[in-house]
Amino acid sequence: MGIAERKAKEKEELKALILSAAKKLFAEKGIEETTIRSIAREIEYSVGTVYVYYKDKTEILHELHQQGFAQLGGEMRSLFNVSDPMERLKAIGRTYMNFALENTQMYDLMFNMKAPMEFIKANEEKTWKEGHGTFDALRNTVKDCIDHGYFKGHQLEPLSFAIWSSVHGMCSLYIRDRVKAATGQEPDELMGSAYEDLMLLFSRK
Amino acid sequence: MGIAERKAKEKEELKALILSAAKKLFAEKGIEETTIRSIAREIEYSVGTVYVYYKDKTEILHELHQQGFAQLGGEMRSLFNVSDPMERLKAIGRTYMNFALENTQMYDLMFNMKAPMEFIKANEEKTWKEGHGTFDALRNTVKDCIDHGYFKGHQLEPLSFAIWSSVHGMCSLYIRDRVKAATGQEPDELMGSAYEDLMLLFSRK
DNA sequence: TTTTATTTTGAACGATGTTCATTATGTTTG
DNA sequence: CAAACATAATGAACATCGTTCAAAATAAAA
Repeated sequence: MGIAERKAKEKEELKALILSAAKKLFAEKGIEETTIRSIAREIEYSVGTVYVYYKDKTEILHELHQQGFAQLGGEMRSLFNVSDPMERLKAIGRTYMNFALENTQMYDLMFNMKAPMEFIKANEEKTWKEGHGTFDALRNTVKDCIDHGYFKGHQLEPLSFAIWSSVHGMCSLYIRDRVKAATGQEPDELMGSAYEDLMLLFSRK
Repeated sequence: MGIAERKAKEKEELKALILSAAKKLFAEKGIEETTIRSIAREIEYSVGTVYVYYKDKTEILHELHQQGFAQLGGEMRSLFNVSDPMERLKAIGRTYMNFALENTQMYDLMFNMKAPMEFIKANEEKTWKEGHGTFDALRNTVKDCIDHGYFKGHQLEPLSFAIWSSVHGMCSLYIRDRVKAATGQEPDELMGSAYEDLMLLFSRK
């Protein structure tokens, strides 16, 4: 079955080619501006071909969003060896925020856009594995912090969500262009100092 | 000049009619699904007429977004008489969150969508008056809290932004459908308990 | 009544996501 | 090698979107 094998490989290659073109384009021009036609033009195939390999645009966005989680997850895993739990929490937050600021379009897709969630619902995939996994990492670290005397009187689940929300909120406001307009401060500076203020709040015993 | 007067009034009325139709439709069906054609159909005028009164869709969205700020601002003003600053901060946060949960589409427009910000940029309105005003109310309250011994060691500006971010983050994740998927908890319950956890964190002297 | 000004209209344009009969290419078989 | 079959690629066509603008309808003025 050498031929069937090669064919299958070629199909996979073209699928990956489409995906990488989409990734490139939407990091460059943004998600909204990345059309199926522009992807087809980029890889020098016709529009129709894109639809042979992906059933619609949300499927492409969903796969990209998974790639994003793979990257973020990888960066997070490299922090698991930080033994002090509060230090680890801070490191996770920083990594998360840096990821958002350096990959604004991808972050937007992962945590703001509706397309990936719609794909999940439409395909009866009950759970959002990627997001779930990332949140687990945070919750475990928060648990460690509580066990080490931080966050007295707090409940694990709501607290973990609140912590995630606070960093996500900063990133989201930044990406959606509300920071400068509301505060009058320089966004990039404010993000750094606000993050430190947040961590100061979290790390009080 | 009775006629010119009446004409001007009629123009204003039609403008308002378009806006209210848009508001109704997008609270019902969502912003993305509210098209210029559907607005025209709702008020029983042609598409072209809409463009006589609004230069494009972002202008409509911008006006709606201003209405949203007027409403939120009004609800906030009624809390200015709460004398204890930490109580006021908590009340502001609750009001803000309730507004978001009860007017998801409007909140989305005000703090997530790009259209209103693009309109502001395109029209050389240097500042985002509405957002700026709302943030000022928060900052003043945070200032009062600091003066009363809360948030020791924190800086006003970054701290205020961090507080805003944390509540906005929760609302944003809720509206963009990430809460259940990531945490596994029931969103509506979690929002409440997470808010309390957040306030517990803020109110520690 | 005729002329002028204003308001409303909807066909038309370009761009989007998507579909599918047709064409082109590659593989197998007689 | 040629004919039959299978697979892959194509791009015109469709519906919908925001938007434009010459033409028609209506109102005001002369």
